Amino acid sequence: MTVTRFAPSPTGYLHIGGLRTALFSWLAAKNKGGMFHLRIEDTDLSRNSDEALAAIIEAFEWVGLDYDGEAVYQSKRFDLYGEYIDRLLAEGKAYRCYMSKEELDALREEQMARKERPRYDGRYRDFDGTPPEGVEPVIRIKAPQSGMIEFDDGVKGKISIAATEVDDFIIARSDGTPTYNFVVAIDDALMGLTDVIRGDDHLYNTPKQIVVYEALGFTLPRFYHVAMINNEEGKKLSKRDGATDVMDYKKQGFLPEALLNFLVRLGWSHGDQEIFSLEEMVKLFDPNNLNKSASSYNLDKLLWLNAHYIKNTPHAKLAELLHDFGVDIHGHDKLEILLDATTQRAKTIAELAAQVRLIIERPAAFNEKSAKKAFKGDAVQMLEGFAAMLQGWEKELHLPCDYHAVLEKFVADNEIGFGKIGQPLRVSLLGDMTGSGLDEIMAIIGLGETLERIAKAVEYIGTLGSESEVAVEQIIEVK
RNA sequence: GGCCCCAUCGUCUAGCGGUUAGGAUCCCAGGUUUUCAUCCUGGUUACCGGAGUUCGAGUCUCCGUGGGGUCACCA
Repeated sequence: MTVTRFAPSPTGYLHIGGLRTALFSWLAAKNKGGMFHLRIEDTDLSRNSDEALAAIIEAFEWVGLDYDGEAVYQSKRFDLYGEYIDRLLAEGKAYRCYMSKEELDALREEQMARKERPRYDGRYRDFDGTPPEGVEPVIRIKAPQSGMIEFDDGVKGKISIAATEVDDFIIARSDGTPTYNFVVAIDDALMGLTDVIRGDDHLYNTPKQIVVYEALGFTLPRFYHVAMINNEEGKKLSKRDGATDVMDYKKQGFLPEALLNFLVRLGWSHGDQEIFSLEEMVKLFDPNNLNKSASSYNLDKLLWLNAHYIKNTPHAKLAELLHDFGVDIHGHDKLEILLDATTQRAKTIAELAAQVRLIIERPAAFNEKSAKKAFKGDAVQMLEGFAAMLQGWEKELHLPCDYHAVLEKFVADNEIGFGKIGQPLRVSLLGDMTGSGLDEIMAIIGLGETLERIAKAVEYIGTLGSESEVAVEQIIEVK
C-alpha cells in the first residue's frame, strides 16, 4: 500500500509551495487508495508556535485536504528516538562527541580560510580516552567514509553523492534532543512511508537520512524531490512576492479548487488538459510524471482558473462566500439573475462582491467622464420619456425580458438607436459606463428603484447647468 | 567556493530520434454584446550556446553558459 506524508515544521503559516508538495503527496496516496499522514516536525522546541500549527491545520481544512489517523507530533516521541540513539551507541554506530560549539566554530573558520568545505573532522569517532570535563557531549552517527551514497529519485533520476560529502552529523544535541535528519528517517520508516515527496531543497538531506536508514536496518522509501516554485521573475518565492500564505488566497477571494488546480499544474500535466477537479487529479496523478525543472508562479493563470471556477460554482455557495466580503444577498428574489450577470465579470470573490454591490446599491456618485459623455444633449428627455413609459407600462415588469420589451418599444417609438437611451440609462443606474446588461439590472433592482435612480440622474443633470454644455461641445470638437 | 540539480513561446507546459514543435495563459486583431465583461474566431512569440553520436537530434553524450539548491547542536 502506498503511504505518504506531509511534514511541516510549525514555524509559520502554510506556504503555497508547501501546499503543493502536500497536494502531490495527498494525490499520490489517494491515487493508489493508500494513506496520507500529517506529521508535525517540532523537535526544535525553541522555534515552535501553537499559532503556526493552527494556521497550517486551518489551511488544510480550507483547501479540503484530509489526513489519515491522528497527526504525529515529533515532540511527543522523544522517548522513542532516545531508544534508537541508545541502540546505535550500543552497537558502536554512533558516538559521543565532546567538541564544544566554540571549538566547532573555530574548526569551521579554519577550514573556510583554507577554502575547504566545512565539515566535522571525526576527532571523537574512535575516541576511548577520558572525556574532557564540563562538556555535555552531542551524539554523532558514523557515516561511511568512502564510496558513494546513491538512490533513484522519482523525479530527478539517479542521484549519487560521494560519502565524503557527508560527515558524522549530529543526531542528538548536547541537551539530549534529537535532530531533524535523524527523526525524519525514523518516523518515515516507522510510519511505513513508501513514498516521500518533498521539495528539492531536501535533496541534500536524503543521503544523511539514508545513513540513518542503513544504520538502523530500515528499508528505504522511494524519494521524489519536487522542484521549487519561483516568483514571476524566476527567483525564489519569498514573502516579498506578496501572497505566499495559503490563507491570503482565501482573503483575496480565491476558491480552493482554483488554487489547487493552479498548483497541480506547476510541475505536473496530463496532455493538454488544464482544468482538473480534485477527483480527476486523484485519478490521473502520478508522482513519477513530475517535472524536473522549477516553475514560476504566474498570477494571470491563477486568476483565469479562479474566474472559471467562479462561473461553475453553484449560486447558493457563491452567496455564502460573498458573506465574507460584506455582501449579503441571501433571500434576494433575483439572486439567480444577479449572479448570472455578475459572475461573468469577476475573477475573484472580492471582485464579484464589488460587482454585486454596484448593482444592488444605488450609485454614490456618477463617474465624471461617463456622466459627461452619457448625459449630454437630450439625455434628460430620453430618461424622462423612458421613465414615463415604464410607469405607464401595463404588462408585468418582472424578468429581464419584460424590461427589454419596454426598451425596444421606446427605441422604436422614438426612432432612435439603442445607445441613445442605453448610455444615459446605464450611467443613471450604475453611475458608470460599464457593467451588466440593462435588462438584468432593472429586473434585479425592480421598477421602484429603477425609477428612483433615473430621477436622481435627472436631478444631477439639472445641477450641471450650462457648464456641461461647454464640456460636451469640447468633447465633440475633439472627436 | 565544493557538491548536487535544472534548462522548449514572457509564464505554465506537450514532446519520450523523423511533427508545418501542439495546448493553456498573457498580449493583439476580428465577431457577438446598447457599454464593460463573458463567449467565439484568428494572429505574434520558444527548443541557452558549441562540439559529437546518427541517414536524421528539442529529444542521446560531452563541454561551456546561465539559473537554482545545499554546505547548523534549523527544519
